Amino acid sequence: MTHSSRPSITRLRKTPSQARAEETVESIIEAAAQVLEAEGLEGFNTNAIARRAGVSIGSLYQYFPGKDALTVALIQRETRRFYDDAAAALTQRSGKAALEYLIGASVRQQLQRPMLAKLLDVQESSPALRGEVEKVEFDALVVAIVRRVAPRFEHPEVAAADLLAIVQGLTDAAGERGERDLESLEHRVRAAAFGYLSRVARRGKHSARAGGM
Amino acid sequence: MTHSSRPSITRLRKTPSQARAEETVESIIEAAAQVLEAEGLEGFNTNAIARRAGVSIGSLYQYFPGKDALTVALIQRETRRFYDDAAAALTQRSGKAALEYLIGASVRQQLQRPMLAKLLDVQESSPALRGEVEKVEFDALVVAIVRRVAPRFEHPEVAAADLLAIVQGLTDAAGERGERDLESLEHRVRAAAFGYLSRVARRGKHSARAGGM
Amino acid sequence: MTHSSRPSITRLRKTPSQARAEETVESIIEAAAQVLEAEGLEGFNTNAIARRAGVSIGSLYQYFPGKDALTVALIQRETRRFYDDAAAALTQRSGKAALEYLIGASVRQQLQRPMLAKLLDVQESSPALRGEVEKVEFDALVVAIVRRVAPRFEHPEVAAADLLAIVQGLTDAAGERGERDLESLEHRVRAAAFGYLSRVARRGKHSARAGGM
Amino acid sequence: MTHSSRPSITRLRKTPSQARAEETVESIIEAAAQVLEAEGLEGFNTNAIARRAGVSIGSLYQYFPGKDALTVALIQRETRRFYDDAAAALTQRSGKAALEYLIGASVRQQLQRPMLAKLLDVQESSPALRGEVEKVEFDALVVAIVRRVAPRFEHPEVAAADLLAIVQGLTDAAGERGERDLESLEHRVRAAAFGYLSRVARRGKHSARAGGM
DNA sequence: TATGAATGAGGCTTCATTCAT
DNA sequence: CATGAATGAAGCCTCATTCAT
Repeated sequence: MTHSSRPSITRLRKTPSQARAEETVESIIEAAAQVLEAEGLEGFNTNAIARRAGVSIGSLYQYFPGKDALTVALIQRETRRFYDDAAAALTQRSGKAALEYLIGASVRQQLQRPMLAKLLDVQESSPALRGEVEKVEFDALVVAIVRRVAPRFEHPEVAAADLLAIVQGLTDAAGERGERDLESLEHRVRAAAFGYLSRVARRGKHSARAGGM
Repeated sequence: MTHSSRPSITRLRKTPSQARAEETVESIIEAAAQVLEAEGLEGFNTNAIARRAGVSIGSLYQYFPGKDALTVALIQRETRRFYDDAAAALTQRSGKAALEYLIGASVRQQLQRPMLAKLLDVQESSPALRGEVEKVEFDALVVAIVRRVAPRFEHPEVAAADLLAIVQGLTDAAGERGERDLESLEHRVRAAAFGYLSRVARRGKHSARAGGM
Repeated sequence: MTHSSRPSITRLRKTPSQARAEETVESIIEAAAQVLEAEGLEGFNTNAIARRAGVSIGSLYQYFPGKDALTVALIQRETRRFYDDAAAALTQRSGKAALEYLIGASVRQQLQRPMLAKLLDVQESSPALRGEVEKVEFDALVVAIVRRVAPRFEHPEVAAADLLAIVQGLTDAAGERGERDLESLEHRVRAAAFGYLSRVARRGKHSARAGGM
Repeated sequence: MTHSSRPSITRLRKTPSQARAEETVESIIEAAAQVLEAEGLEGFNTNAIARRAGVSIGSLYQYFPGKDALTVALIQRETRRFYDDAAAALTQRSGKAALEYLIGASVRQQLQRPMLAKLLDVQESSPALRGEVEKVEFDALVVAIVRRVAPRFEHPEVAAADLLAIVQGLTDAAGERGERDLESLEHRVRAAAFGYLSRVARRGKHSARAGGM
């Protein structure tokens, strides 16, 4: 289940063997996040990132073979943070509670880091980055949750993808508008998610579902 | 709530007073659309657009004060096309039918023009473009529909924004995955939209709604 | 017998359609030659070349897709100049006179433009440039001369390559030493060239020659 | 004619006083040779050399004050190897045999180590390296050989330089073409060398020679 | 007005070299 | 002494924009 070791844009150029190096790598990724947040995609360039990280541009390129690699590393970090939070969903008693937990994690994440969505979009439009980001684990999590809330869905991956899109669409837009009321937002996201699940089954062949819910 | 008439990046440099000029403007915008579709954001640059439009880069700058203006013009055109299609929703008998119509228009639009979403994202991240795009009319349409489907909502603008986010989130993700089955997609979007509306009311002060549905 | 139209590093990016453009291209190549002569390979960079040409770096890249293309263009120009001079060798009455003419051209060329040799070496060591330069015509010229001086050689291409190597080796080294006495140099080069031709035949299968000279 | 003892780029930073240090120096030079052979001039950089030598970049700079010094050291080593082989020429009975031996050594060297030629060219074009390489000994060898083959030459240094140029020009070109037939190549080089010597005398003041051969 | 040549700020990246550990 | 992380000058190239013709 390990990944193939094909040469990847993503890989670090050198594995940091000293503590200092690891800190540098971390500080660069963090700086990238901050630059993105503060300056937007317009200001997301390697010089600005190095400057904010307090390292030279040379150091940045010691660890990342290129800008894309850094972008991917940032996406990975954010995705992993989200995943690490969201994975606790599976410890919930019921499927419903699991999905609610996932939604809560999503909302928290989005309102803290509204930048991830934009990054992901850019990533998708850059041919070089396609397929570099590992979504597998994450998708699997959502599918697992779907299976618990709605065990008889024929295509849980479709429902999982839809749920993700609903949750992210709503939270992104809310973040965009500067909405800060977590409770209200979470309530509305739940409405959409559970509403989707309870209704998507009502039709025949096109439905994501095979049986009752 | 009308816009001030401050000098805007968006405005065309000259009002095309002759038919030929208007054609040129149109051809440039169309070329921009084609370049975006064919080359992605990577290839979306003024020289490429001028080349594809069959005009000189100089002419492009005769009609648009800058790249941002052209970008905005393209967004406006696409938004208007969508609006012109979606506006027919209001001619439907029932509110339900109106919302269904809107969803249908959204799905059609998205699967035909998957580029709009990306453009809108860039636009949001570019400070220069913020607020240049007229969404007012469009938002008003969705609010009007919401009022018809769920007349007693306290904050129909919130529900309208949410519905838009749900619909676009789902269709964008579907487009991204290359999904082509309109019927299935539409069914699932309806599930999410109507599910949202029917459930969002169930709570007190945080809800977007004041009364029953 | 035309060359395939595969995308080549060599091609100009745009065919200059205005007189000014053509001048610019010419001035850039000439500047490249001057920079190489004055600063050596160390100083042979695009910024220096643009500066000396009196154009912006942007203009350089309007016409040359990259540094390699410019390098190749320079090599082509120098090769062509040499060729245009050397081609008159074929108008000489005898084969001997033809070879002498070729040697004279070589010596003149080398002492005027000692840079070509260096460039050719760079070209050979840069994988990107391999095969971009057309030597065909030139090689054909030398082979034709060899056929006239020594009609019975079995492998005139080998002899041609050897003669070229001898002539260039001697003139390069002389240029390197700063030798300026054309007459003496030419005499010695003739000695080597004709000495080679008259002696190379003396052995069996390994010789470049089949019969008497 | 002796060299001044000005501080030289070339000198090692520290005289390796211990066996281990000497080994390190040797391994770095060997690594430089391998990198040059394997990656060409493009890949000939200090970090790559240190990596291949299995030492840190810091150590490399402990032993060499800079890249140029390392380059020169490599050239010296190769030159010395050649010299050690070629010096046996002087043990030959006749001058003819001596020159033949020299040619044989040249051909062997070139076909085994085609990289030296390229390095020498770079060295010549880099002002920093000019004059750093000791050729004296080597030149003296060739002059000595010339004196034995053609004792009455007025300017044996010129003839020596020419012979070197002929031999290297031919072998370099052959190496470039990938020629592997030593015997044939050697035959042709002899033809050029002896042809040169026998013919260069035939003129008056410009000749490299004063009397008969 | 149309053209397209020209501009140059600014982004990405490399690599020789230094220096703290 | 060895290490390798860090540095930054310098090179390559792009693309939004201007301006002479």
